Amino acid sequence: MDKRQEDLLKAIVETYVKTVKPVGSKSLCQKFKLSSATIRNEMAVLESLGYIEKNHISSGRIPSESGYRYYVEHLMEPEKLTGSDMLKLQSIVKNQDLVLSDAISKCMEIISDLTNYASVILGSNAEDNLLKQVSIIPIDNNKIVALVCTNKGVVENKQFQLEQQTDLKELIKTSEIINKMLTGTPINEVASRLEFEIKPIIAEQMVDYERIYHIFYNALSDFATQDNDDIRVVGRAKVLEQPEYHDADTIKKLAYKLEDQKFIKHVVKDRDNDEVKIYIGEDSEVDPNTTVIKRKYDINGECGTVAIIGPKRMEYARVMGLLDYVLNEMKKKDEK
Amino acid sequence: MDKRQEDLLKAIVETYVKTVKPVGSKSLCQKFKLSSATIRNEMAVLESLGYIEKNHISSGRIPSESGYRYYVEHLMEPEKLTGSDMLKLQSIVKNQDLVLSDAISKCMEIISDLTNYASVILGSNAEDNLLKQVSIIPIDNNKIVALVCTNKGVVENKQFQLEQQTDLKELIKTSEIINKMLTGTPINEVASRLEFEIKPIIAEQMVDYERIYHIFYNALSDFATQDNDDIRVVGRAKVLEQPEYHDADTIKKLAYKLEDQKFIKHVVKDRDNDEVKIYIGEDSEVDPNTTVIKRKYDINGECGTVAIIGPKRMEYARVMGLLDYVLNEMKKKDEK
DNA sequence: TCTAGCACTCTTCTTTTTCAAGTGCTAACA
DNA sequence: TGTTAGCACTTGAAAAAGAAGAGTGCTAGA
Repeated sequence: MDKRQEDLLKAIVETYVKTVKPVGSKSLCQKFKLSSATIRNEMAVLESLGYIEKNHISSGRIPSESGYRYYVEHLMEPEKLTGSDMLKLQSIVKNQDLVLSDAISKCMEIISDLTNYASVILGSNAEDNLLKQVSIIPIDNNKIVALVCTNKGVVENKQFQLEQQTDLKELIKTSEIINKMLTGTPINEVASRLEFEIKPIIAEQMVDYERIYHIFYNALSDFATQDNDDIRVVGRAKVLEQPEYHDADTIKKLAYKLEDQKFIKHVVKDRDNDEVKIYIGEDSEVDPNTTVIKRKYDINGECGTVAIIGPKRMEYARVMGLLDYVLNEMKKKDEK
Repeated sequence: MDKRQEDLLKAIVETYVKTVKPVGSKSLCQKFKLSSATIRNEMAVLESLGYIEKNHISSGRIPSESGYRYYVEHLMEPEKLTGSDMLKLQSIVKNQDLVLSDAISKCMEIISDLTNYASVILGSNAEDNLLKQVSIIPIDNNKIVALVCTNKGVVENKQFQLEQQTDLKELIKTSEIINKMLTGTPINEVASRLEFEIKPIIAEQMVDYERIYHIFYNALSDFATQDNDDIRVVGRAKVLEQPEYHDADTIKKLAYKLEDQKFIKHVVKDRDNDEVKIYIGEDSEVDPNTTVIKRKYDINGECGTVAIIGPKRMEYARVMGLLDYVLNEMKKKDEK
C-alpha cells in the first residue's frame, strides 16, 4: 500500500464511522482531487488486499475487519479531547474526596454518556486481595452481619440468622482469632487456612464450634470463589441505539449478552493479559458488528480493567483519547 | 354482564395470553358449544362495554386495558404452582442459611427465570433504618474504609483518601463517640445530629476536626440522601423477548427504561402505598404494552417491595400465585 | 334466542415495477 | 503510465399491485 492508498483507507474508515453509509467513489472526489474512476481503481486495490468490502456489487465500500485493524494500528491518530469532553471529566478528576477506584468508575460513566457506548468497570480481582479484617456486628438477638474487608478496601458483608444457642461471644472471639492469625492472607487461600488452622483451635475452646465455623466459612469462601470482582456495566441501553443494531433480533441478543456479567467478564478480562487490546468485530465475541476496547491499569498498586463496548464502527481515536486522558490524570493525581 | 359474557371475556383473555394472536369467534365455538355467530354477538356486547377491542375491522378481538382490569379483579383465579415451579423455589426456601432479604431476592430471580418477565427487588428504604454502628478500618497509611451498618443489616462502605496529617486515632475516637451517641437514630436524621451534636464535641477535643467531620458527614449523608435503597432489576433482557415487543424501536425504549433505576424505583415504589397493585398498560408508565405487578411485604419488621414487569398480556394468575407462594413461605419460615 | 350464509373489509404475503446509486470496463487523453 | 469520461450492468430498496385468508356484521330463517 502506498501513501495514497493509506489515505484512502483512512478516509473511508472515517467517513463510514461518521455516516454509517457505504462510501462511494464519488463522495471522495473532492477530498482527493481525483476523478471517481481513479478512486474506484484504488478502491479495487484496497478490496483485493481485503481492507474494504462491499455489501452488493453496486454498493459503496465499507471497511472490513482487517481494514479497521489496519486503521487502528497504523492510521489512527490519537485524538485530543474537545473542551467540553474535558470539562465534564475534570469535575471528577478534580474531586479530591474520591478514592481512585470510584473516580475511575465515575469517569467511565461519563465516557459512556459522551460516546453512547457501554462502559465496563472491573475492579481488581479478588485473588490479588489480602484479608484485612473480619468483624461481626450483632443486629438483633438472632441476626448478625459478618463483614470482610480486604487490603484494597473491598468490603463484603453477609447476614446470618443465628440459632438461639449460638453464642455471640464465641463468634466475636473467633473473629479476633481470625484477625490475629489470618490478616494478610490472600483472599482465596483464606478458606483453607480457616479449615486447617482456625477450626482446630475453636474446636478446642468452643461448644458450638461447628456452627461458628460454618458462618465464617460461608462469609469468607463466598467472597473468594464466586467470581466476585465487582464488575459494572453502564450505558447498556445506549449501545443498542447505535444504528448498526437496527434489527430487533440483533438488539435482543445484544441486550442479553450485555446483561450477562459472566460473559462480559470473560470478554473483557479473561482472554489475554495485554494492557491495551482492541477486539474488532468477530474477535469481540459479542457480536460481529461490535468492538471492545479494553485497558488494564495499575496505578500504584491499585489495579483493574476498564473497557468500552461499542459498534465496530467506533470512534476509535476519540475513545482512545478519552481513556488515555482519564488514566493519565489519575496517575498524575496519585503522584501528588 | 351476565355469566356467559364473563366466561367469554375470561376465555378471550386467557387465550390471548397464550397465543398472542387476536381471538376470533370461531376458535371459541367448541369451548362454548355455540355457533360463531352467537359468540360474535356476545363479543359485540363486550366490545361496546369497552372490555375488548379489535385492531382492524376484520381481525379477532384482544382484551382492552379495562378488559384486563376486569379480568384481574373479578375473573382470575389464583393459580396453584406447578410441581417444577415449586421445586425450584423450594431450593431457596429451604435454605436455612439465607437471611430473609437474600432469600426473597433469590426467589425473585427464579421467578424471573420461570416466567421470562423482569423482577424488581427493592430493599427496605433507608428512612426506616436506624444507625447501628460505624467503623473505621485503616487500609494503609493514607487510606481508610468507613463502614456504616444499620439495624436492618444494610451495610454501606466508602473509602477515603487521608491527607498526611489526619490522625487515625482521632478518627476512631470519633467513630466511638458516634456509636455511643447516635446508635438508634433514624438514618436520615444522622447527618444533622452529626453536625449539631458531634461536631461541637470533636471541635473541642481535636485539632483536625473539620476534616474528620467531613469524612463522617460524607459517609453518612451519602447513605441517607442519595436514593440509596438497594434496588435490583433482574431479567431485563428476558422481557425484551416477549413477542409484543417486536419492533426495534420499542425494544430500545424499553431497554432504556429498564436500565434507569430511578425510573424503575418511581414505577414500583413511589406512586402509591398499596400492598398489592397491578398497573396495566398505560398505567404502568413503562410502555403501553406492559404491566407491573407490585407487592409490598413486611415480615416481622423486615420490609421491602418486589415487583414483576412483563407484557400486558401477562400470566396474571401464575405470577400472583408465585408471589403468594414465596411471601407465604417466607412468613412461615420466619415464624419458626 | 340461536344459527347459517354471504358480502365486505382489511391485513399479510408475494410478486412486479421502478428508481437510483455505484460499480467495472473500455477507450481516449495528458 | 497514470488519469479521466462515458456507458452498460448489477443490485437493493422502495413503491405499487395483486392474491389469499381470516374474521366481521348483518339478514333471514329455525
